[in-house]
Parts: sequence; structure tokens; C-alpha cells
Amino acid sequence: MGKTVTLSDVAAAARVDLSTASRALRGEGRVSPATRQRIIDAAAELDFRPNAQAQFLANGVSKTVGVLTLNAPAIFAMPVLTGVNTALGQLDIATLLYDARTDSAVLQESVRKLHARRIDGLLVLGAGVLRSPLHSISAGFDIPVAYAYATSDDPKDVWFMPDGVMAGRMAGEHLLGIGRRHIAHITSKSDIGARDRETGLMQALKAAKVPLALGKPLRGNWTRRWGAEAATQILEQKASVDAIFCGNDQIALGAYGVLRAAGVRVPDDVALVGVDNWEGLVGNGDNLLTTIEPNLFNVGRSAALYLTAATEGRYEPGAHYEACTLVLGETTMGSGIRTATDPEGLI
Amino acid sequence: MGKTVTLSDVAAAARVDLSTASRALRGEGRVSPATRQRIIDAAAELDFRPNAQAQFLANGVSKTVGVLTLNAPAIFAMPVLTGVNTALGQLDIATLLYDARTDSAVLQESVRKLHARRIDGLLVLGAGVLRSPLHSISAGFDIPVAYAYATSDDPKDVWFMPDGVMAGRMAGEHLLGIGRRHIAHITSKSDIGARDRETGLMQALKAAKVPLALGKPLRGNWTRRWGAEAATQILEQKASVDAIFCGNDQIALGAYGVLRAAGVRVPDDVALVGVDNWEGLVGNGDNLLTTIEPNLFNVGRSAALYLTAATEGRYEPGAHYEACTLVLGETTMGSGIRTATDPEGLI
DNA sequence: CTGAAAGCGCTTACAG
DNA sequence: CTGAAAGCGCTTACAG
Repeated sequence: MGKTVTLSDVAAAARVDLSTASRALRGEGRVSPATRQRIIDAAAELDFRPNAQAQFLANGVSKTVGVLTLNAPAIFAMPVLTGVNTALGQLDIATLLYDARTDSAVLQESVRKLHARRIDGLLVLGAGVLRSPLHSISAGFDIPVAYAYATSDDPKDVWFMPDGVMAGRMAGEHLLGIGRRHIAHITSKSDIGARDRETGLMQALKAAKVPLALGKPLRGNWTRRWGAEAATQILEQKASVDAIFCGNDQIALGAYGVLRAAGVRVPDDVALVGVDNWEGLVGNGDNLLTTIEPNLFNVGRSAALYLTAATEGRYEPGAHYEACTLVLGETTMGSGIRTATDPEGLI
Repeated sequence: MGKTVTLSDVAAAARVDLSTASRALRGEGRVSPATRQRIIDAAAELDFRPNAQAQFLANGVSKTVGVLTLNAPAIFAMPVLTGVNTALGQLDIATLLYDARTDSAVLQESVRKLHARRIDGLLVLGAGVLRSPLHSISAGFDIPVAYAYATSDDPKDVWFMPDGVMAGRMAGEHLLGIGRRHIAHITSKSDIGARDRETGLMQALKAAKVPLALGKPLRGNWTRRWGAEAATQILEQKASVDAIFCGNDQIALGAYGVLRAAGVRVPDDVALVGVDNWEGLVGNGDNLLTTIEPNLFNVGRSAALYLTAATEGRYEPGAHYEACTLVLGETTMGSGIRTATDPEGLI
């Protein structure tokens, strides 16, 4: 392992000035084909790798994006962050994550550090609806700022979210598509995610001129327990329900348990759709639940790509909603969804 | 927004040479208290933030760690990566992620880029047992290398893993602790994770002089379906079993469904313990399953901290196992585990 | 204690 | 087409 080879070494080997070598290597400026080739050969010969730090300093960039978050290990933040990391890595851009928790002093200090590092862009991650302290962040930066898995009340901001309305619409259309006409909705109350999914469901029902079963959604919280309780209510009402769109997978699993225990066949009597697809990520291909995958990874990726392309003015401000995906499972498709290698359907 | 303020500006404002300013600001070298204070005041006044890129170049560091992985979005990789990001961010170190998938050419190119960037350390993430192509990576680097959620067959390597043996031991001790003496084990076959958990369970049983129920583990795969099938087998054998340690949560959930459907009370008749705690992360406090949390976030953090401290020689080579945590749930504690705010226990 | 100088490794006008 | 020079913004021996 000799010393690190530098541009001067290449220039010397090719018997040119290092400015000429610099030009040749990046294909700019007038350089005769002959000397260019000589320089390129010398670089290859010496296995020259230009010092990125030096280039950054000379170019005034850092190839680093700052990520500010209030709670990185949150389950919803991790896929977004992974999407950010992956997309930026493909562009040779590093990620500097500051987890500010709720401490405003830490946040201020983080912003200073990001400034010092001359970051090329700033991502604010998973803060829910944006509060003022975070909001003011963008003020001090003359670089692109985006919000991922967070929204803002300022229309000049740019943010990226999963498409909750689409999730609800897809769930509704799928249930209608398999012939269900008495579709109930169990969800959480007073939550923007819940509202969007409900809106989407209602769009689908309206388009098919099918009313919502029970007249209105059952609103509780996001837990499996609430799903069980709401399903129990539905059973007790002896309402005519042949499908339930559950606001998330936990609710769906809770409802599933109660329905099965009551001897209700799923999906034959009642079909079930959830949202989140955590089971799908973990479940080694179980495919129990039909669910809507919110593609959080893509939310992170889109936000990251925006940041790197923002200077080119290719993006509109405001909200960007990432498409979600329908994941089929037994709760709407029955055991037909099972894989050929494991056809017994033992669960 | 005027121009960016530089060290020269500070020096000029304090009427000293910039070399003096540099020394004063970082507290090194002989500088009289008076002029030092003058310089510090000037810096504060001008809101000086030293250009990190320039410092890196001068110091020959990058404050960037490279992360090489074969599949970043994998469910087990995300928490590890998040742990890495968070720990490094606290040290003002950026992360550059290259997701090489299985392409060896991409991998080689990634290594070149990491070299060019003069990364301060390299983390290989979640590759399972290390194969030769990845293994050779460390050869070209004269910086610390660590493996996170991956193992190596070279004892000179350093790697960080969740403690699978401890997971099995904790599960066993917990079941013994609540009075169970007929503990069965459902797990996956031919998997290093499965083997470690089994080893730990057997340690706990041996210490208590309690034999494994059924004589040996039921080995299948990691799916909920296998959990259901194995539980069915146990029921059919009419074996005397009052607890099952399941190799992961999916198996536990599959077994849970079958037991409940067969009228077996959980945990009164049969207690259940899983491993992974995904439900806990997602479940909004449902606490259905008693499970072992592998603390993957900590695995990532430890690997990251090793990388930054490696030069100080504070770490041993070889394996480092991160402690896991017992998460109590209804499947061993009954409804007593329920939160006070939601005591009905409807599921 | 303080300043003048060289250096980190590259880029980029500017002359020839 | 090519080279000599200044610059990116800091650090660090080396003199005084």
C-alpha cells in the first residue's frame, strides 16, 4: 500500500500540468485526444481516485443531505429513512441524521451543525403535521427543504406523504370488485390518516352507488383491541355486513379474531381489508390479510430525489402523494391466495 | 443574508492573523486570554460557523461512514440502519449507503467510491453469514470495518448481532418463572438464529432440571402457517404441554390462533412466547404476545460506535452480542397485562 | 504569544 | 491546446 495517489501524480506520469489533467479527466475544456488518452491511461494505471473532499471544497458542495427528525426509530419513520438513504446513496450523497426529539435547544444546535457542514439539502422526517418550531427551520437555509411523512400548513413548502385517499379508494374498489355491497368501516377517530382513508372509501362507494353499511364508520383508535370491540358491536347489531374496511392492519386483526371466534367465515361471510402491510413485510409470505401497502420506502425516496432535483425546478410546491399498492390476502381472496408450496391452509 | 462568514472575517474583525484565530477558536496553542476572548467574541458576533468541508480536507477525514448492504429495505435491516444513522448523527458523522444487491460489479464500484470519499469507517450490514466476495472488502481499506447483523468466519473481523442464545434463555426462564414445566419448542430448521434460540432455551431448562416437552423441538419454517401446523400436531398428540416457546412471533401467532380455535385457554392452559416484537413496535400497546425484543436498533448503534472508537483499541475483535429484552404480553401474563385505560380485554 | 507561509487536493478563469 | 496562478477555507509547523 503506497501513498494515496493524487492528481499531481497522474499529471506527472502523463507529463502534463495538473490543470490539464483535471480537465482531461472530467472531459471538459479543449484537450487533444492524444494527451487526454495519455492522462486517462495514467490515471487508470495508478488507480487514481480523486479526493472527494477536495472536490467538494473547490466546488462548494458537500454531497450530504441533512435529515432532521423527532423520532427516527418510530416504526413509520424507519422505512422512510431507509428509502432516503438508499435513493441518496445511489447518487453518492451521504445522509446526516439529527434526531432532535422534542428538545428545541437540540434542534437549534442541529441546524447550526448542518449549516457548518454546508449540506446540499434538508429533509424533515415524520413530524406529523408541522408545528411552528420545525417550520421556521427552512427560513435560515438557502437550500432545498422537503418534508417526508410530514405535512405543512405553508403552501410554499414541499412535502411527501403516502396517499391515504388512494388507500381507502383501493380498499373500497377491491371489496366492490369481489361483489361485496354491505361494506362497513372501522377506523380511528380524529386522525388525518383516518380521515383520508375514509374519504377514499366513500369515493369508491359513491362511484358504485353503494351506501356505507351501518350508515357511518365506527371510530375508535388504531389498536387490535378496538378492532375486536368494533367487530363485536357489528355482530351484536346483527347488521347485514359482508365486508369491513379496517383503517389499519391492527384493527383488521382484532376484527378477524372476533369474527372467527364467532363462527363467521372470512372471507366467505365477511371480507376484511386493512392498511399498512406490516405483516407482509415480516410475515414470510403468509398473506393472511388483504391490505394496502403505503409504500413508505417510496415516500422517502421521492423526497430525497426532490431534494437533489429541486434546483432544476422540476417539482411543484405543496403536497406529493405516493401511490399505494393493494396486497391480496386470504381475508378477501380465501385460501386461493395460498402459495403452491404450502397449500394446506392450516391456519 | 450576506456572504458566508469565514475565518478570515473573524480574524479581521479581531485584528489578528487567521492562524491565531484558528488556534484561539479551538483552544489550542498559546494565545493570550485577552486576544482569545476578542476572537471568540468576534466569532460569536459574526455567527461564524467553520466550513466543515475545509476542515475535513485539512485534517484528512471525512466524518462519513460507508454502509454496504445487500438489501437495505429488508425488515430486519431497517432498524439496524436506523440505529447506525442515529448513533453516527449524534457524533456529527454522515452515512453513505450503498445497496449493492447481489451484483458484484456494483459492489466493486461502490468500494471505489467509498475510497474516493475517504470514509472514516465501513459497515457491512445484514448480509447474514459472510460470503467471500463481501469478505474481501476489508482487504483494501486501512480503516475500521465492522459487520452489523452479519457474522464472519474470520476471527479477526468484528461483528455485532442480537443475542439469540440470550433470547432463548430469557424465554425459557420466563416460562419457568410463571410455573410452567412442560415447555415445547416450535421453531425453524437449519437456521443459525433458530439454533441459538434453541440453545438458550435448553440452557434454561437444563439449569432448572426440566426436560423439553415432546423430547425435541418441532422444526419447520418461520411462518405463521408452520406455527399453526405445529400447534395442531401438539394438540393431536394430546401431549402434556403447558407452554410453547416459539422461535419467532409469526410462529407464535399461528399457534395462538389454532389453540384458541380449539378452545385451549392462553395462557391459562398453554402459555406462549415469541421472538422479534414486531407487533410491539406496530401494535399501539396491544401487548398480545409475550416476546423477546432483539433490540436491532442497538445492534446498529453498537456497530456504529465501534467504528468511531475502533482506533482507540477499546474493542475486542470477534463477535459482539447485543442484549435482548423480555416484553410481557397476554400470552403469558393473561389480561393482567392490560393497560388501565383499556381494561375490557375484548380480544 | 503572534504572524507569515506552506499545505490539504482539487477547480477554474486567464494567458500564451 | 496547454500551463502558470489563484482560490476553495481551514490547519499546522516554523520563526520571531
